[in-house]
Formats: sequence, structure tokens, C-alpha cells
Amino acid sequence: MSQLTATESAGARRPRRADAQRNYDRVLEVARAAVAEHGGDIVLEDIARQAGVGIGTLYRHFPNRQALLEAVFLDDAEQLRRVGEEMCEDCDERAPLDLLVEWLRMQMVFGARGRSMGAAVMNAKHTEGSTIQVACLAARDAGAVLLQRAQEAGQVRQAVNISDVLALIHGIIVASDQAEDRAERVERMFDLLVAGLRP
Amino acid sequence: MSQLTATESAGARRPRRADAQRNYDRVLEVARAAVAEHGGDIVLEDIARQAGVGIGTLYRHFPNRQALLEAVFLDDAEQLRRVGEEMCEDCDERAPLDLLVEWLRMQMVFGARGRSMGAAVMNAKHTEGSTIQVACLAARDAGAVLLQRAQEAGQVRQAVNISDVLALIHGIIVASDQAEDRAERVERMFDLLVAGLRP
DNA sequence: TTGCAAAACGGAGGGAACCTCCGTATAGTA
DNA sequence: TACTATACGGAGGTTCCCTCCGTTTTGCAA
Repeated sequence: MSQLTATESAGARRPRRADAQRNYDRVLEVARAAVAEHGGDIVLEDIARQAGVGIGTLYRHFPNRQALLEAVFLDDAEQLRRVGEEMCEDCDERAPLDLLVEWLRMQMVFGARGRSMGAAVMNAKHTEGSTIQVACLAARDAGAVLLQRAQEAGQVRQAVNISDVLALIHGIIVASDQAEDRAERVERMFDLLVAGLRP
Repeated sequence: MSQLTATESAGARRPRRADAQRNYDRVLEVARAAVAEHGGDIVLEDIARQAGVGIGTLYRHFPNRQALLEAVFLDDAEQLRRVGEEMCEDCDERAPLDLLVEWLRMQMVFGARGRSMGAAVMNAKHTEGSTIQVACLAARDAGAVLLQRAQEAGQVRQAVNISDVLALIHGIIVASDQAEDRAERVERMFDLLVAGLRP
């Protein structure tokens, strides 16, 4: 949850006051639930009300809609990195391609949860030095290692590039967002992607 | 332009009045230009003003934002279908896979033009019987024939399915929308997709 | 414990955009 | 030319985003 304490970015600032931290956490928690249900189409005033704080408080902690969505997103990116790194250590026991595919599948599940948060997040992802870009790059790097292992094992073409694969995954999510046969469609597109990896 | 006259859907209604048709066309034209520049983030009041009509007039012709975007979209879908059908007739002279790839590339160029119109259009695409679905299906069918030719020539795996390929193309567009190295990135993802087609 | 300054709270309200409603204007027919 | 169905247009209701600022609270220091 409150992975961001006030001591961000090098500044030796005084830590957040207790009430502030409490409200920050509460807002973030409500927002997380709301995003899981409605995607990016959340109404900030509703979030504030449900969290039991004023709209002004919400905006102090999250200067705009984007910032709130990003905060919700960050946690997940962090988790993805962690799992990716753990998988790297299993490379001796399981086929690297299998691990890679499993990790990519996680990317999809996780991305699908955020659904229409997509547009907002996509922006930040490409903003140089943004917290969210840093988190995504960290997750990506974990994936890059998995990919490399699979390539060394001769299970994936050398030309394949992790960031393209991830972008394509994101594309699959967005492209199938509204489809009525969502699950199967995602599965087929994913298969198509995996097929494209092989030598 | 005014591909939709008032005589829609079987109804034997009186044709649109001349001034109405004029305004319809003018709004659509302005909207088309605006979409090309700003994607889906157009302000309807601006469109109305630039077209020299009142906001009420705009809303009479296009009951909501979505309807206007869809109208802009339709034309393009229609063109895509036409080109696809023309290509089918060239299958004897050129390799089917080449034609397919060229057509898919058109899909991308054309989709990229509409950019963030994406979300709005995606909705309609999956609404049973919507004009836009019909247009997309017609375009898709043209592509399906191209795909089939390529499969018959043994240049594409049998398991590949046109609508998945198109969805993936759409995904590529969306996924690379904000990237700074957009062009190359699209190109690489597209290559990845094409590689996935081959047997 | 008490006083106090920095920090945080919260909601009124400005502004942007969407869309509706209805009185007024006009095209096209008899 | 007169009349009616059709179309026009913009005022204003609604929703949501975000800012501003007077009030309240916290936590440190005496």
C-alpha cells in the first residue's frame, strides 16, 4: 500500500504527518478498488467521499487524476518486477521459454485488471524519468533477463526484443478490451505472439 | 463524404432537407480534419463553431460524441474494404502473402490516423449490428479472402485467423501510440506479427 | 503540559465540456 | 403565395475536474 512515504526523490523532507499518511493510504485503497471495478473511469469526488476525506485532501496527495491512477498502477508494476526476478533463479529447473511465457501471461492478467487505465498510464510510461517509467523499466528488465535465458537456450529468435513483446502484450489487452469473447480472443492472440517468438 | 443520406435503414422517409444535408456534410468535414489532428479528443462545441452551425444542429445530426466519431471512421473502413477486394484480383500476379502484408500495413496506417479515436470506435465495433461493425466486418471479410489465399499458397499457418490478426494490429497501434520512437517500434512489432503468421 | 507554527483538512466555487429543450426560421409543396 | 414539416441555434442544466483559502490538527520545543 503506502509504498511512497513523503521522503521521495532524495529530499530530506520531514516525514508526512500521521493524519496525512492515514488519508493517503485510505484514498489509495479506495481508488484501487474503484479502478478494479471501473477501469480508468473513476470519479474523483466519489473516491474522496468513500475514503471519508474532502476533495481538497485527495488533490493535495494526488495533484490530478493521472497521479492517482499512476499511484494505483505502481504497486502492480513493482510486483511484476519481483516475480520476474524470482523466476530468473528457477531457470535451471524449468525451461526458460516456459518461464518467460508464464511471466508474459502475468503481464496480461495484470494489465487487463487495469483495463482502461491504459491511456493514462501509457502517457506516463513514456515520460522520461517518471516514477512510473522507472517502475516499468525495472519490470521490463526482469523480463529481459528471462527472454535472454530463453534465447541462450535457443528457444526464442535472437531478433526478438523484450520491449516490443511487452508493447504487443499491452496491445492485446487494449485490442480485446470490449470483445464479447474476450478470454478466448486474448488466448489466441497470445498464442500468435508466442508463435512469433520461436526460431 | 456524405455517404449517409437520410434514407437509412429501410425507412422510406423523406430525404433530408437541402440545408440539413449541407450542414451535415460541413460538420463531418470539420470533424474529420479535427480527428486527424487531435485524435478522439475533439471538443464538439469547437467543431460546431468551425463548421458555422449551432451546437444544437451538430447534436441533431450526431446524437453524441460517439456518433460523430463513428461517422468519421466509416468512410475509412469502406475504403479499406474496397482496396482489399481489389487486391484479391491481383492474387494471380503477386504473392498472396505480400498482398496480405501490404493490406495489413494499410490497416495500420489508417488506424494510426484515427489514433485515440480508438477507444470510442472499439466499443461500436463490438456492438451487434452497428453500422460501424458492419463496415468493419466488410473490411475484415476482404482481408479474410487475402489471408485464405496466402494459406492456400502455403505461406501462412492454417491456424491463423483474420480477426485475431486485425485485433493485434489494432493493439500495435494503441500500444505504440505515445512512444517517442513510434515509427520504428511499430515496424518491429509488425515484423513480429508477420513472423508469427509463417508456417 | 502548554503554546505555537507548520502541515493538513475540506468544501465552496470557477471553469470546461457534454447534451437537452424549445422558441424561431426556413425549405419545399400544394 | 401560404402553410407545414423540418431544421436551426444557443441558453442553460448537469457533471466532473481542479483551485483556493479560511479553519483545524498535529507534533515539536520550552
